[in-house]
Amino acid sequence: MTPNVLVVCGPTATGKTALAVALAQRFHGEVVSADSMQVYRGMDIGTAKPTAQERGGVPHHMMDVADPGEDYSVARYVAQAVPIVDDILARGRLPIIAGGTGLYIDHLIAGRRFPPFPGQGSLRQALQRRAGEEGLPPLWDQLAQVDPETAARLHPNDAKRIIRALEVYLATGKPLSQHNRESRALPNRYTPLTIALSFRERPALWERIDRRVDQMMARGLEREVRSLLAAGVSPQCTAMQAIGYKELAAAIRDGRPVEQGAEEVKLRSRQYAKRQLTWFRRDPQAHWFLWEEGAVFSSALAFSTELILDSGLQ
RNA sequence: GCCUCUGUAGCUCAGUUGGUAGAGCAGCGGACUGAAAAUCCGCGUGUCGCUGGUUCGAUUCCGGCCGGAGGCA
Repeated sequence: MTPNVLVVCGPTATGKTALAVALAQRFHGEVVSADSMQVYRGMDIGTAKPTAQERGGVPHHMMDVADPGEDYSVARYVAQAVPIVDDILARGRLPIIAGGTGLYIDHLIAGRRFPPFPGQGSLRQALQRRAGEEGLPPLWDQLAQVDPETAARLHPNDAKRIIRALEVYLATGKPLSQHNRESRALPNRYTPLTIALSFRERPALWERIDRRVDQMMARGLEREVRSLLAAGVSPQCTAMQAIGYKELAAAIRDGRPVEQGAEEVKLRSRQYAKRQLTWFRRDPQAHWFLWEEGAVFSSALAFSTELILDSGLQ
């Protein structure tokens, strides 16, 4: 099947943005960000949002589409991104889905449906309160009654998913496992050609991450965090869980030097990159380009160009 | 120069009355269907500074050497 969208994924700080822009320029593409934190306005430095210059005249979508105080989610992302990707295709251009949030990419491509969401205010909060009062085991037991398949799949400590699974059942009367089965049977929405970027040696990735955090600090990440705090963005917000923001905000709150916060940002970024690798490695279709010592950008560009031409994508 | 303390995992340290060792953090691997930069699960990765001696057996006891910290000169 001939692909109709290009995906550029990989862990943080591996050059996804630069490659996506270069390919967009070459193949009449537009970039669709797949990044759970770049959706927020006012979070530019810490999410490494490309500057106007870095965008090289290429249209970028799915950035700055929510306020930091809002609760964003995969479902909202897909709902917003699908019309954009469809429109790019309708105009005869190439959608380049670029980002590090594997869940967002997968759902945008796969066309799966989400079970209904009863909303933040009601059922979920009641379940969370119950978990706080009674502990998790009773909730897991209840889930095992109504949806044994999901209960068996979830670890008894996995509060988030146990609560979500119960929520789905209580709101719809249908077990999450059944929703998922039906959802998985749906055809894919797009056919991707996937390029995944990383480094051959793990320490090279760490070094890259460290350098980038230093750069963010030099560009004024502290100022950005302070202005979010001043705007009243609560530490509980999803946006404030972004790496770079939560550590600096904590350092500021505790009166610790921001440099210490920056070191934590580096550590948390390395751990995040590892989880991203775990996610992307699962895709057997992905074409990996691994940076080696002394590698030049043009080699990644040549690798990608050849793939695109061979695949018939355009 | 002398005295005291000290050297165990990548780091900080525990421990073995002599039977080749274990915590936290770091690291590695995995999961993931409306929080996903979130959340959850699994895994010790080691010339116990070096070298002699005692011993069936030494990381542990003794001697010497080397490195570190402190004290007296």
